[in-house]
Amino acid sequence: MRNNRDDGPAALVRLVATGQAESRAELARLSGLAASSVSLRVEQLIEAGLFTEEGAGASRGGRRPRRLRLAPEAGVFLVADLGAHHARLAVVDLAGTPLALADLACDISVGPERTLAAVIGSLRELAREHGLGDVPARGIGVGLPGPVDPHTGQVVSPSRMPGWNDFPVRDFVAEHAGLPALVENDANLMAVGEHRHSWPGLDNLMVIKLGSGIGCGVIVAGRLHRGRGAAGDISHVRILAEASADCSCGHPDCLEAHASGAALAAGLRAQGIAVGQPGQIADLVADGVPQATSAVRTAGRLIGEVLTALVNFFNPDALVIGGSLSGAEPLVATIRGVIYERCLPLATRNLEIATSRAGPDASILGAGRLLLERSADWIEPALTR
Amino acid sequence: MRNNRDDGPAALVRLVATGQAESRAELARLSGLAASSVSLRVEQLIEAGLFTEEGAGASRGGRRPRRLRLAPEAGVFLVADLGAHHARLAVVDLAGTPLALADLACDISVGPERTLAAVIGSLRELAREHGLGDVPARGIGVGLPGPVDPHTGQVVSPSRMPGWNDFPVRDFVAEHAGLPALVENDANLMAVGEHRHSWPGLDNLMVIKLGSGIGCGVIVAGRLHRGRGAAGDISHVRILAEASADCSCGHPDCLEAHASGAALAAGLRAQGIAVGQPGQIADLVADGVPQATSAVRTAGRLIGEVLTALVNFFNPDALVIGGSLSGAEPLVATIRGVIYERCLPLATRNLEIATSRAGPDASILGAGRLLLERSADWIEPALTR
DNA sequence: CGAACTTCCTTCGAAATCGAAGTCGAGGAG
DNA sequence: CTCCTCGACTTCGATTTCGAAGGAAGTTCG
Repeated sequence: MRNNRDDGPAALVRLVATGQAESRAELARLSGLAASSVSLRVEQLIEAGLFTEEGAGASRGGRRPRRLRLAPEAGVFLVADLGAHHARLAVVDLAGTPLALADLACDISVGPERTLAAVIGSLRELAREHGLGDVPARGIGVGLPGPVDPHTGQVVSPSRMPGWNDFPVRDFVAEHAGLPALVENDANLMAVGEHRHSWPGLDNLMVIKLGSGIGCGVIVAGRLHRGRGAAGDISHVRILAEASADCSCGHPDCLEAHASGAALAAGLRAQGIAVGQPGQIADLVADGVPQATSAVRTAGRLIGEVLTALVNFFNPDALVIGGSLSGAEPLVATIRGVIYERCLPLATRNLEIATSRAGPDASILGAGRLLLERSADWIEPALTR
Repeated sequence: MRNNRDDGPAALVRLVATGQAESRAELARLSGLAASSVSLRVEQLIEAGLFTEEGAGASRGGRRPRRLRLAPEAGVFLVADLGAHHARLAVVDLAGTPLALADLACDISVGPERTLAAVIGSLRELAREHGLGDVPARGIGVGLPGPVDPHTGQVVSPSRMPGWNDFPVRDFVAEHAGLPALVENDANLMAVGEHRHSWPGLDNLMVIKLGSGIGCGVIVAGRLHRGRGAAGDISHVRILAEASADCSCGHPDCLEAHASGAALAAGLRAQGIAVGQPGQIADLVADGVPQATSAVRTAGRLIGEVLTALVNFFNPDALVIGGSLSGAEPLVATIRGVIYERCLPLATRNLEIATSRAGPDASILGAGRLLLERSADWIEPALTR
């Protein structure tokens, strides 16, 4: 009952890191603590090297506040977003702002040990290259293109990650990096990134990731909804399609088999159109290739039809569409049209349907934020008591 | 950030009311407060007349605990669960246990003022009849068969409640009863009732109410999910049916138009079978009327297909089927079969699919519990400070 | 320019909370 | 029966947190 209270010192760090508070007074207002208590704690946090006092902020009609900021040497997080053939690496500060970014070619199918060891090594090197070798790393976050059990930190039944089933990714990473580790599904990280970065006021959010697969992350009451680890699957729903196609899950006519980037690319290739990465489909659409536009419209209709049921059920404040295919405007337009047409007016009257605002590194931001939200573990011991 | 802390005195009342704690020691363990603080607060609560000390509990190897219970005169809640032609009334204690139950015939279509005034009057009378007139009523809860905006307490766009649209039910009830009022959709109340009463350990729950309509309440992370007030709608999803049928929402072939109790009853009547209330369908099935069984199987298939998408997406710990039609075993069996067949193994591996365990008064229990969870407002002022 | 607010932050006594030590009352072993 | 241990409470000083009051540093307006 007391377990997830939200007032320790870590709450103050979070408020400053997220930019919600810049002064003691704002901290007091947002945290609910007395102003005097805030002053005491800020004092400790400055002594511990987590905060610095830096000039004065803008007056709001009275004395100017003394501006608080995160000390640059307070620490960094190491973050990696793994795809099937590619990893996006970043060193971010405690606020989640990327200080260094890199791409790493890596085939996830060589198995977890080699992949993760390479990722961890590259992350540490990346930090060194950017002069961050001396700043303490406070945690490491890894996004994976498959379901992750939230309790064990294991990958479970991933369809695109041979050799990873039941591998204890979190424990492996924590041990090899020597840091608190966070392992999460990539769409979930993206959802957190979008929410905290672009829609912080909203409580309920659906974020769809349209890439080679179709992923979805869900924010409920401001928090990531994981279910038992499989929540957010929208790609293995049966749809009614003209032709039949089998899906990797063993059932026929899943959404994924017809509307995912991989499926679209395969369909275009069958028509003699060269497509490399599924992300290229958006380029083809922008270039006005009619087959691509048509394919994308069909996919949009299928995706939209699946989403109508989910929007009625979940009644989110916003539906965000991201991933490499979200650049294909007709796709988004079709999805939007189907939802507004078919859903209950009550469910759509205040529904915002938008494309990603946090950009391609939304997952990186999300991982940073989740690591920050788990930071009480190392912040509290750092204080001189 | 401090707004929803869970330690005031009300938390102790809640722990005792829900039966989680029976002694000061248990309160200390569960609340996270120091034992000495618990003792102080319990003292105050006894003085305020909310707790009584009653004998001793069982020893756990040392001194026996002094058993704490809710004082009977601590208060009651008045609760009503309204249907289209019928209201179920109850006076419950703070723990949600019904002390008096009654049924009231009332046609909801005469409009909100008359209906609610009659309900409030009957509730007060019910309390008097059972000698509870002197016990203070601490709140009133009303369940309605339509969507309720959680912020305003208004009914919004109800399809079966003519004259109720945008009526400020919560304010009206609060004023006319002179009590804190809670107004909530009936399926949502049922979900809370099932969760707290029968599945308290589970975090994520879907509760389907199969009556004349098809309702659904959702518990996420242990709390009722309302969305913007429309969450939980599963009945206006397009399905693929053999014959076409129009739904009240304006779209063709909604689930509700084919699989709701009202739709089934109409279909059976068209076959010359007399059906009164939709609840009778379960009796017909039990009596072995083949048309009823067949209709119910078809409905189960349709409902199950809609639920597969939602189960994959939401990944609940349990799916509970209640409402008057849940007594029709073939219906439940068909739903269960479709879900296990079609859903991802990951989503069903630990999924429990069960019929209601809290029984027909689940909504009553849910209302009581929600009122208890909002009880801080009147408990804290009641203490002598 | 100066008086009257505003807002930010600190000071300091009051109140709440904690936690270590003690008391109370039970069960169990010898 | 007696002693021992354990768990349930209480007591009481130490610590934390609060909140009212006040000083500091601005803005606004006559």
